[in-house]
Amino acid sequence: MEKFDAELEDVYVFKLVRAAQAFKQYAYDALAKKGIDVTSDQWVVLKKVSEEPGINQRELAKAIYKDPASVTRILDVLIKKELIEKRQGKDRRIYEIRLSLRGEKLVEKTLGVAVDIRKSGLEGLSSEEIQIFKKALDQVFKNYSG
Amino acid sequence: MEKFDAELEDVYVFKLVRAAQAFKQYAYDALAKKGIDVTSDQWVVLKKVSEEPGINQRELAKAIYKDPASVTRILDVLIKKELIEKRQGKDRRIYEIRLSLRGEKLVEKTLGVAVDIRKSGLEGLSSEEIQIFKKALDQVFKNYSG
DNA sequence: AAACAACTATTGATATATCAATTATATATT
DNA sequence: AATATATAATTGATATATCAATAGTTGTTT
Repeated sequence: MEKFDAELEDVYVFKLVRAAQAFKQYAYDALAKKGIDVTSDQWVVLKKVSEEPGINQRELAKAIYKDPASVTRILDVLIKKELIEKRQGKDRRIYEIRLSLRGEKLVEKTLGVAVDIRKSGLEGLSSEEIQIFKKALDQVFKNYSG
Repeated sequence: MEKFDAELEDVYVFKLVRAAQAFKQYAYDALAKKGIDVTSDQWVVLKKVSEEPGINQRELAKAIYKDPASVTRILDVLIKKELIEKRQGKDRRIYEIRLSLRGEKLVEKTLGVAVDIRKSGLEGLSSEEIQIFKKALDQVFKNYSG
């Protein structure tokens, strides 16, 4: 028996989606302000590739929880920006993904900005609240991806 | 001076975006399973219009934190599905948005499912944690939309 | 009233997401 | 070896997001 409905504003999933969207926009603007022309989704790819140079697209997609089709298209953009390089491995179905020199420089430059962006988002929250926040995000993700 | 960087997996904004995405997918599938063919974004529009029949697109966009252009396109889809009706008001720049009969029935049918979907996402969290979670989502949103 | 300014909605361009279908290659089976 | 199956990546279709430009209306100002 369902007891209640709620106004949109009070619904946590609404808040969740809204916060995620606001973050993406804020991040894009903050990076642009530093002359860094990448979206947060492109950044996720760049960061993961810098953590695991030579990773292939399937693994990359899995690691960042994106569809392989999305990864293909994000890589297209990053290759056009000359931040990423694709090389065929022995298995010619597979591409090894690496940062270009330019990509490496950009990642270096961006790391600090990314830290600042994250910090800005948490202002006004205690470390206990932040702990619980992260835990809740993980739990919600788990509940919704099972 | 930035002290540290972190692996993607540990970054809360990554968790945030990932949870939001997982929710959208889960919601879509759960609704589809009940024979309800709307995305969570379409649902947000339908819900808001049911809360404020006759609302115009500008107000609607503001209320649900979407770009007016996005609202136009979501409405296009909902009109094609015959769930929404647009009527011109006296001011002929403005459209009054209303649910169709079919839209009203769908909203009725969907409300309960939506409650269940939200509940599923919170399993394993205490009400204190949920309170803090909501507060954190609001704070992050505020920090990122200022 | 005419010219200009302000406002609502739409459209086009680009980025991303999902799903289904396709291509190319590799592996397994007979 | 030839055929069938599996895997990696791409592509096309549709939905949504942002931004910029435009179209249609209304309001203002002279």
